Amino acid sequence: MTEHEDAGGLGEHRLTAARLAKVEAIREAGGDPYPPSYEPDATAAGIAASHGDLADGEESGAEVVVAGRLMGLRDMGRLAFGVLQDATGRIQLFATSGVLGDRYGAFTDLDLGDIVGARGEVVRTKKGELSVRVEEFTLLAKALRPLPEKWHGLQDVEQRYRRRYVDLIVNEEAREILRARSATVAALREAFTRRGFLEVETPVLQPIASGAMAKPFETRHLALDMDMYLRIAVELYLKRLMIGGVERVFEIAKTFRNEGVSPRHNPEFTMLEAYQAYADYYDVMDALEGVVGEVAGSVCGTTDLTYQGRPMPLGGPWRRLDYVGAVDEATGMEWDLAMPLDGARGQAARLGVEVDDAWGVGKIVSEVFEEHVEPGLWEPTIVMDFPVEISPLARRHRDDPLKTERFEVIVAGRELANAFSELNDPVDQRRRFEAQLAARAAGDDEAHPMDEDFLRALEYGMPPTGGLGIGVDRLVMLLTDQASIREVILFPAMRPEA
RNA sequence: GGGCCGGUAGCUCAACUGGCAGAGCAGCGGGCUUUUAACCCGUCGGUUGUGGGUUCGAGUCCCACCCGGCCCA
Repeated sequence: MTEHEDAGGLGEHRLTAARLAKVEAIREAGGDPYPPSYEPDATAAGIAASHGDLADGEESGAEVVVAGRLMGLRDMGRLAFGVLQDATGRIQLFATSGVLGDRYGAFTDLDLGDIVGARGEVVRTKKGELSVRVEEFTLLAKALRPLPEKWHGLQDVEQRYRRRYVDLIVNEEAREILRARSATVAALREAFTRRGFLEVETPVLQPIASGAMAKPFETRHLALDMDMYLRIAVELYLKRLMIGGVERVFEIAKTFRNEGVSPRHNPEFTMLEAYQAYADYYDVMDALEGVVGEVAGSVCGTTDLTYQGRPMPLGGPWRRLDYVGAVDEATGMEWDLAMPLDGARGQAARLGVEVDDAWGVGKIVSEVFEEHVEPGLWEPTIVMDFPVEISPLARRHRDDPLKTERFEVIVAGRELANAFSELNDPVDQRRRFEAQLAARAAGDDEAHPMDEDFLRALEYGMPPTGGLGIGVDRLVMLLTDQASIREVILFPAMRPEA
């Protein structure tokens, strides 16, 4: 941050000034420091795979063209070794003055960080390093800024997030997380597609932020002259598609919630939601265990992971707990959604759980659950039959009207997935929305809003449906053994630099 | 929002109880035809996050603020 950042002031920094001078020198000599294209025909990993058996000092006879970023340069006087890094790995460039002649000086004049292309024969040096013996090389893009130190890389957490591109250049772990995330999303897509689900895209900009209970980001559509919200869920749009007869549908949805940041929360995150006609939450449990197992197998090669130093068996079937029963067990108290409100408040007070005046028994129990049950659940656990009060979109339980057929999967003390038998009774849905309006009037600004447009859709009839939401970022955290969501989001939310 | 920790050269880090702001890497110049964090000689490089204050003297102590990390709400 002490670096000169002002526009046009780049050249004032001694290190960038030296590189700018090289750019000028190249131009004056008739060269182009930023040529338009190049045609590599080999990669570092490809060369290692095809010529890994070369003996020390042996020449392959195979000529290749490689391109990448120069990450190391050891100049021995009349020969030099460069380290070229491409998307697949690293390969050594072996340059000699004997071969390069008067271009040798230009080679050793390259800077770390420059993008370089080179043509030459694949050889293994006497000291055993697989290399491209450079016969011809081209500067493909001059780097004006220096890279972080080659051994320690970029350690500063703030700078790794702000300049993720530098993190990716110098830290292998950053590249591995990126690849694992890509593989996770691909495996999820494959898992649902193979089960017959159609992938769709629904609105990010919504007139009502519905489908979850969270504070939305507000924005403004100028031409339509209306306020809009960034979506907090895709639930009600996917249900409209169920009403439309799609039967199996999913979306991988960037979602936005206007909340603080923490190691587990980013204001924008990725959720996968899926809906299946004629299924209930039992069917969803089975499917989810299968999907998570498939994804872990695809990304990590096993479902028996280690997370933050502790065993994390992701393979199903997972333990299943009753929601209220789990609260009973964790607190040593008797909880009942039909208990008097005063009784619930009294028990919460004895546990030191703060309770809002507007809360009913269900909300109080859920608060106790979050404080006393959730943090203690490490291995994947299905907690089922949530209170109606906190589940306005879930079908009422077939055996208990105070509960819903809803479950969450808790892993490592936090929610990984949330699912239910969907509420398809439009009259009950209207009552649930009305109860939410009452909660909002009582001061709960995360209560679900009334959504008349959705109610109209529901009144056309939605098949019995099992629905599911998976936190993709949190799944990637598990699969990559990361403690912070910011490590699995390429560009996490940050305040501007001072 | 509260608590704790951190911010020193491009990067990674030092700097005792307040007493000349340093090292390695990178850079620049020189040497070296098989290096692997190459090595050797020389050398450049600082708004110590920002702004105040205390003091003969502040990276260090005090106050406010900015940015980040962790914990809590």
